[in-house]
Order: sequence, then C-alpha cells, then structure tokens
Amino acid sequence: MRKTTLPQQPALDRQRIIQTALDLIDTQGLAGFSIRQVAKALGVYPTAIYWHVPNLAALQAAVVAHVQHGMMPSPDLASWQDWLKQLLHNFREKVKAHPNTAPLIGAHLSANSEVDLVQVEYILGKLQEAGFVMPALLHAYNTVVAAMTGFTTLEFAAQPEDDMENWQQQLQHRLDTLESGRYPVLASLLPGVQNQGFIFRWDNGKQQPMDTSFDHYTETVILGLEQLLARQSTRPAEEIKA
Amino acid sequence: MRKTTLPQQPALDRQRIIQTALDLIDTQGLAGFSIRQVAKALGVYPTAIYWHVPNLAALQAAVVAHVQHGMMPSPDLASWQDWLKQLLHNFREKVKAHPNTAPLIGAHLSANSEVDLVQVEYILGKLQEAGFVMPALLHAYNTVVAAMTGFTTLEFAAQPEDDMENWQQQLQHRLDTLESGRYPVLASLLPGVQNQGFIFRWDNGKQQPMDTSFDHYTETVILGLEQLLARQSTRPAEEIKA
DNA sequence: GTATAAATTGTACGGTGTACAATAACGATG
DNA sequence: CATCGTTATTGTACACCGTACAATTTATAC
Repeated sequence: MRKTTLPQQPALDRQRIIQTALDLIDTQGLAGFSIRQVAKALGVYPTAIYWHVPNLAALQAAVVAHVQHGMMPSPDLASWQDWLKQLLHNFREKVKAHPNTAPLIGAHLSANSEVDLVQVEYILGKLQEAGFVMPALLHAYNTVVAAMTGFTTLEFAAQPEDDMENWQQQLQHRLDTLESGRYPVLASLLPGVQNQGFIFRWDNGKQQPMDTSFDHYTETVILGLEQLLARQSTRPAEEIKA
Repeated sequence: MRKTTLPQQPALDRQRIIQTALDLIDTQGLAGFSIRQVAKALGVYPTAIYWHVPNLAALQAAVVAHVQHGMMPSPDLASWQDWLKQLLHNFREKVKAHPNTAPLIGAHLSANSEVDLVQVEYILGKLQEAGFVMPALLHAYNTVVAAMTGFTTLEFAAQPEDDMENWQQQLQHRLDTLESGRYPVLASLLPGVQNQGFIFRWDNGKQQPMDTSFDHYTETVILGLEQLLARQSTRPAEEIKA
C-alpha cells in the first residue's frame, strides 16, 4: 500500500483492529462489518488482519469482550440485591453504547481470557455471600447470567432491515385493525403499549429504549432469587425443584 | 436441471423450502446453511428460491417461526404460574429439537404473521388474569418474553467451532490450575460444576443440557412475578420502581 | 389455440473468509 | 557492518455467498 519507506513501527495491532471493527459495527451496522472492511479502513490488505487475529469469529469475540469491559460493579456494594441490580444495569449500559453488537453476544459469551473467569468468580462470590449453597448456587449463577443477557440482547436485536418501512407499516396497520373479538386484551391495551412490547414493536432498543420494563425485569429476577433463597433456608433442597 | 418433460406440478413451495432449510441447519450446522445449499438440496437453481421467499433474512425468520410452531400451552391450565412454566418449558423443548436455530431467534422474534400476535394475546391474557394491570402488565409481559428466550438461546448458542478441541483443552487446563487465592469460590466449587455453568463451559446445551438450572430459572422468574404482583396489589404503582 | 401468468433456468456481479506464497522490515548476533 | 531468523505485510488465488436481472419454460384461463 505504501511506497515511501518511512521508519514506521508496525502499523497494526490487535487493539487497533478491534477498535476499528467496533467503529465499523457502530457506524455501518453489523452487516457493513467484515474483515475486508476493517482492512480497508486501516489501509491494509485483508490478509494482514490474520497476523493479529486468527479468524472472523475470534475478532467478533474480541469485540464483544471489549464492549463489555469494565462491566463488573465494585464488590463492596451494600447488599447482594443492589450488586446484582447494578450488574444487570451495567451490562445493559455497555451494550446500549454499542447496540449493534447485541446479536454477537450470545454466540461469543465464553471464557476466552482470565478476565472472564474473574467475572464468574465475582458473581459466584456474591451469590454465596447471599446464602446460596451448592447445588442451588450453580443454578442461581446460571439464572443471573441468563438474566443478564436475556432482556438486553433481545431489546437491541435488529429488526428486519430490508424493507423496514414496509414491514413497519404492515405491522402498524395490523395492530390498528385488530379484531377486538379475537384479540380482546391486546386490542384493549393499544394504543397505550404501541411499539413498547417485544414481538409487537417495530423499533428496537436503540430508537426506543425499554428502561422501565427492564427495571421491572431486574426487580422480578432479584425478588425471585430472594424467594428461592428463603425456601432453601427453611426447606430441604429436594423440595425446591418440585 | 431436468431435460425430460414430466407432467410435474411446481417442484417447489414455501413449505418444502423451509423444511429443507431446517434439515440443513440441523445436519450441517448454521454455517453449512445458505440459499445456495438449500437450492442444491432441492435440485434447483439458487435463484428459484427467490420466487417463494424474498431473501435470506425472511427464510431465516420463517425457519424460526416453523421451529416454534405449536409452542403455546393450552389456555385452560389451572394457574397462571403453571401456564407460564409450561410456556417457558415448551419454548425450550422446541428449540432443543433444533438447537442450531438458537442464534437466529433473537434477530427474528418479531410479529411477521397473525400467529405471532395470537401468542402475544395469550401471554397478555394470562398475565391480566393473574392480576397485572397497566402499566405493570406491559412490563410483566416483556419480562416473560425476555425470560422465555433468554436462558434457552444462551444455552444452545454455539461455542467456537473452529479449533474446538484446542479451545476446550485450554479452558479445562485453566480451570484445573486455578489459583485458589485469586478465585476462591470458583476453585472451591470445581470440579462439581465442571462444564455446567454459562461462560465457563465448553459444551453447549446440545451435548450438555442444563435442565435443572433451567427449572430453577423459571421458578425464579415466576416467584418474582408473584412478589411483584403482591406489591402491586397492596401499594400504589409508583412505589414499585423505586 | 392462443394469451397470460406462474415458475424456473441461466447469467452475471460484487461481495465474503481465508489458505498460501512472496516479500519487505526489523532485531539480534556474528 | 553484514547476515540471519522472526515479524509483519503484500499479493494472489479460490471457493463460496446473496441476489439483480433477463430468458425461457411450464401451467392455466379464455
């Protein structure tokens, strides 16, 4: 690419690649992001990327990790309830800052570095502190991780990008002309809930955040964990599952 | 493709295409699925697909809808708690039958047909029956949908397919050599939780189902909703969020 | 039997990930 | 200072992808 022979140190490194990838995902959407696009943005041959990153999946995983960096709450918050609330909140804020990465999260939420294990340790620690003991501790942990990712990834998941306006109009028209005979509840709730519920919305979380629903969601999970904990303390473990 | 002129009716239709796509996804994985592969499996030119399906995204959405068909519990189950439990269970069973479709769910969970709105109506109806009133009803609905998809999509999400065995060994080795100083809780729990927790597992739900954790998860959500409902009934709505 | 619509063939283009070889730049060693 | 091995990048190549579009066949209706 360059003909002039400047005394340049390596033009590329992993961090610059990840940052460029994230910029592309933010500005062009997930579809407008590719190894070749990253290379072009860096003024470099596509195959040069492969020196620093083994393949596309690894780059995506690295971007996901980068987005979620700094998500763990400080470990000395008052109650485990507040700490978990903060964790779910922080996770959502991180994703909200780069909503186009949402579809990548599910596929790339694995321990690829020591950092990830630290997060596991923190969550397990807080739940143990709360009073969970094995095997309920494991299940509570899985519940927390699923809760952490569940709402947010869905909230920021992409809607049909192609014939967007067409699809939106069709949905809106269908909602406007709902037979209150076949859909009594939904019909009675509209238009108060227009565009605010999963499945029957046409904007995603980027344009139309679901803050209040998210608050209720986190509250639900934490209250549920409290209840499960109370049961565990007063009953033998076998009864919980039934 | 055919030279002989048999009196054949249209070789293709939407259903056959969707079924073939699903078969491919099941047997070859999501990566081994493409419009061209579907066409090849049907003995037809790739562009013939486009007569029946507008584009790839629409085909993926159709596959997701097809997988989830028949998921709604019968509406006359005893309690709303049991009904919701059944809903989450059924959803998971449907996805479990075609785990490779898991990554598609988030991106394609929108109302593209009347069928989808029926599901919305059912969930809303059950929650209203439980006693939720607006605006908490909307938030409870969103909580249920997020809970329905959250755990399951994560459970069956693909792990790094590429250098699978290598990655697995690395993770396992890292877990085996955990410093119990830095990771006291995690270290004390292993090996009892090996390969059973999100993030620090190396098999996905296909090889290693997380049935018990899922049961606790659904229990958590339902208990949480019960608690939220109890609060709503005894306090003014504004206090809930705080 | 012929016009019309439905369904499929066939061609083409610009994009993708990435294997692989050739080459340049650089740091250490003689 | 020259040489050599490592590091980093260039350059080429291939098989695949989604899909726009025109040509052609097949089925249906009049």
